[in-house]
Formats: sequence, structure tokens, C-alpha cells
Amino acid sequence: MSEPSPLAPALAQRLDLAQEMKRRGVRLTRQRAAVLAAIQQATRHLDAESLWRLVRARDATVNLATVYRTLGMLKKMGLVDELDLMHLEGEKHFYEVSRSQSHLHLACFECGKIEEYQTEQFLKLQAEVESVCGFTVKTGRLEFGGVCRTCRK
Amino acid sequence: MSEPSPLAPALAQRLDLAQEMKRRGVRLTRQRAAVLAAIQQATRHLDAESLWRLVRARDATVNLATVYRTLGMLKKMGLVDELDLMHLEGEKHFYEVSRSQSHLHLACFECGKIEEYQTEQFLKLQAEVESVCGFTVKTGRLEFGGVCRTCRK
DNA sequence: GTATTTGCAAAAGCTTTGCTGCAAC
DNA sequence: GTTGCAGCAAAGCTTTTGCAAATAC
Repeated sequence: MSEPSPLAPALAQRLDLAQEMKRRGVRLTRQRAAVLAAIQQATRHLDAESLWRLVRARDATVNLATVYRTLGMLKKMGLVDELDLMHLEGEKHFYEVSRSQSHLHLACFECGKIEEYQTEQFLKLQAEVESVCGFTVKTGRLEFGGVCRTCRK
Repeated sequence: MSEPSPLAPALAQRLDLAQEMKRRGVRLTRQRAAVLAAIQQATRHLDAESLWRLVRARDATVNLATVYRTLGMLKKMGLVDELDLMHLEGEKHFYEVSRSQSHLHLACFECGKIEEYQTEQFLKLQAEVESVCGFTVKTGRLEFGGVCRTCRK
């Protein structure tokens, strides 16, 4: 029984959001660039307001509404995923850059830590849903809430 | 490729919530009884306000706050699960009576239908998380968003 | 020069909470 | 008779929106 590899968000972000937006003909404003850079640099899951704080370190004038508008755009383009993380911190949403490899989130009710875990099983499950239910999966979200290894000790 | 068995919520509810609350020494008021009966009778996933409408058919004086307080209680006791259903209808939450068999939800972005699907794979995945990550799962939520069989045609 | 986007502030949507009087046991 | 619960209304929190001024191309 080995430690899981909880794939830090930062390591997994191969996608260059700014480049991807340009490729799709989307105007890349100063504000948007700041939001993209911040979300891409983040090493943990951020809610809109935390992200805003990071963005303002780059460009102090950016408004929270702009952060939300940019996130909405990225969601619609499928470049970021929105997470609930078991409502560990109220109704905030959290964001992460989309990855080709779907992964699941483990939320510890004791310490609030979020782990990520990637497994073939998740893909198999998705394939099963597609073939058995005739359902075309566009996006999936799997979250477990419970007690992490550290808190269990 | 056969049709899935999307297990209607009503059919799967073997748990008697009122009895369960009494067993745990919780006071069973008239209002609570109305909420429990309504949620247990529902044949689809309800948000708080829809549930409230059903409750008022039984007891017109029950307040929405009481519905929320009762739901909060049931959640904490693990008797109902709270769902987001891919935010298909904004940020509402939806509720269902907990079942021993975990199942996943398929939300169609076209028609808004919610299907349920139960499979061994989900249990296996949970077992894998517990053994590989050392994470004790208390609750899990798996939702896929996409296009259902009917809309795909 | 024109179309888009931004900042600001206000509104919206869902959920929670404080308090007083009422109900359960 | 106590203890806890319900109703009411107000507040809370996150997210969205309308609009005038600013910006990108």
C-alpha cells in the first residue's frame, strides 16, 4: 500500500491558456492575461476570490467581476473545470485547468485537505456509462468526502 | 446495448426516515414529519423550494426555513444526500434519501433530464481509493454531464 | 473608428440566522 | 414546567448583470 501521487495542479498544467485563447480568436486583454497567468500558476484549487487576490498581485486594477467573467468564458470553452469539493467551505466554487486525464478529488472533512487521484478505473467507469446508458459524457466530476490518511492516524 | 435501469428515487427508498429519527432520539415534530414524508414520497430530485411546495400540501403552515433546517439535520445524520447535478439549474441543491448502494447521476445538458445509474465499478473505485490512498470514504458523489440517449438521436 | 470589454455598484439567488413566541415531552 | 423548535424577517454569501467609460484592434 503505497502513498498516492496527488498530482499537484501546477505540475499537470500543460495547457497554455493564453495561447489557446488566441488560437480560438478570443481577444486577450491585459486583465484576461492576468487571470490566465494566475490560474495557471496556482498550486492549489482556488475559489474566485482567492484567484482575484493572486490576479491583483499582477494587476491591481482588475475587478472581481472580470475574474468571474473570464472564468465563465474558460468554463464554456472547456479550458477550466469548476469544482464543488464537497462544499467543504460553503458554496464557493473552485477552479482548475482542464486536463485530458480525468481524476477524482478526495476532500478530508477533518483537515480540509484536497487530494487528487488518477486511476484507470475512472475512465472505465465513464466508458461503461457511455456504452450501457447511451450517454455521451462531456464532463465528469467525482468527489469523495471522508478522512484522509494523516487524520486517520 | 440495453437500456439502463435508471432506478427511480421512489423505488429505492427503503429507509423510513421518521422511524430512523425516533430511533436516534430526535424529536419528531409535526413539521418535521411533513418534510420527511414529502421527501420520501418524491419521485424526482427536489430542490429545497420544490420540496417546500410538497410539504405545504400536507401542512400549509410550514416555513421554508424549517425545510432547510430539517434537511440540514438529515444531511448531518447521513440520511439524505445533497446533490449539485452539474449546476444544471443554477446553484440550487437537490436532495435524495441516502441509499446503501452508491449510484451516479447523469445530467443531460440538452433536456435537463437526470438519470441514475448503478454499477459495481463505482464500488470498486471507492475500494481502490480507500486502499491505495488510505482515505476513509464517508460520502461520494459522481456526476457526469453530457447528452442523453434520447437527445443524441 | 467601431465593437468589445471593463469597473463599479446594485441586484439576484439560494441559504442561514437571531429572536420571540409556541409546542413537545 | 423545561427544553427545544418554528415562524418570520432580515442578513449573508457567492455570483451575475446593467450601464457608462475605457480599451483593443
